[in-house]
Amino acid sequence: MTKAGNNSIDHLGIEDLLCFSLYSANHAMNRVYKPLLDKFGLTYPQYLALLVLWQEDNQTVGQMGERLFLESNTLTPLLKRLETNGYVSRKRDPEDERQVRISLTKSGKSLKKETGSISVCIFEAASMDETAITRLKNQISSLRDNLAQSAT
Amino acid sequence: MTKAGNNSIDHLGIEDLLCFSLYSANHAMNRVYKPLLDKFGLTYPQYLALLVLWQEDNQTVGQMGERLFLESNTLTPLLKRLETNGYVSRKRDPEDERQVRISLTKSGKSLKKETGSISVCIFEAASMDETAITRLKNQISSLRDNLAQSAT
DNA sequence: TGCGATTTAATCGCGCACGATATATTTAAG
DNA sequence: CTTAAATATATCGTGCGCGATTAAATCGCA
Repeated sequence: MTKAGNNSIDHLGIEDLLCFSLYSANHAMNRVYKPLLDKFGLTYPQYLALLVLWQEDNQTVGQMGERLFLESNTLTPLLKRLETNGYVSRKRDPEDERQVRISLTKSGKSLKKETGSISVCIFEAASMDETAITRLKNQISSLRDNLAQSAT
Repeated sequence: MTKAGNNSIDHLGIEDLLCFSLYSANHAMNRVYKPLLDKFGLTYPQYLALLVLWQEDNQTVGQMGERLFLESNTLTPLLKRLETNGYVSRKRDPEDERQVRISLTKSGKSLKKETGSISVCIFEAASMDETAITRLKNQISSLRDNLAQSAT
């Protein structure tokens, strides 16, 4: 029995669940990012999409979706908002008109440097040393891969 | 330099970010839960809310919010849906009419046993041994607490 | 060549998360 | 006792995330 003696194996409190730690930590992360991204008129998922484009420009919606684990029903509206805000352009690929290529505008590219300090803020907010962060990241990523595997 | 040699310290790929591991793992967890919860007409956040009530019945909206790290703007509509589905009742506390007490209905209570097998499915999907899960959960929870601390 | 199957995005509806705001109740100060 | 401040919940608008569906382009194969 744990602490108060009222948590048997099948009566786990929410604070004892891995899923809830993930859920709440992800929201906490979002709350740290929000004020930092507000300055640029970006949401957290929009920022992630830009990170993907800063790695490799001119990707298709599908390629971005693979990297972000998202599909067009989520990405299309998000990318349209980034387009409206002038950070990306969306063009049908002339080679294959089914695909839409997303490319960074000048303003989208310059955002990479302007947002550079954000990662430092997150690192400080995490209050963990770099090797611990890397280890934790790897464990969470492999948990994700296990979960995704099982959802096949 | 890492693998392809194009990831310097300030050009981290999205897969190298702790925040993205959290983001994507949380979504992966959601995707495992969804088919299991669909059987009961529950969403994942609704299930978390019920877990909190199964631990302690008859809580106020505020108390539930503290445990879930959510506020009334999120919880009120969610709890109304649980009420519509017959799992909880919502009543103003006669001692303090500002507060609303959420209590489990008979059907909400019986759901606890009916959903009991879900945690086993999640455990299997995670494909990690129990001590590793516990350690990971504790690390993620303390990361969450650090982040929440800094967002003060 | 023609035509069904596959692939790629887009669209729609619903529920969550949250900032901002509103409403109602209780508390506290004078 | 009255009224301002504090507290608790609810409401509203926006942007995700996703299941289900639709539309258009391409592919495969007879």
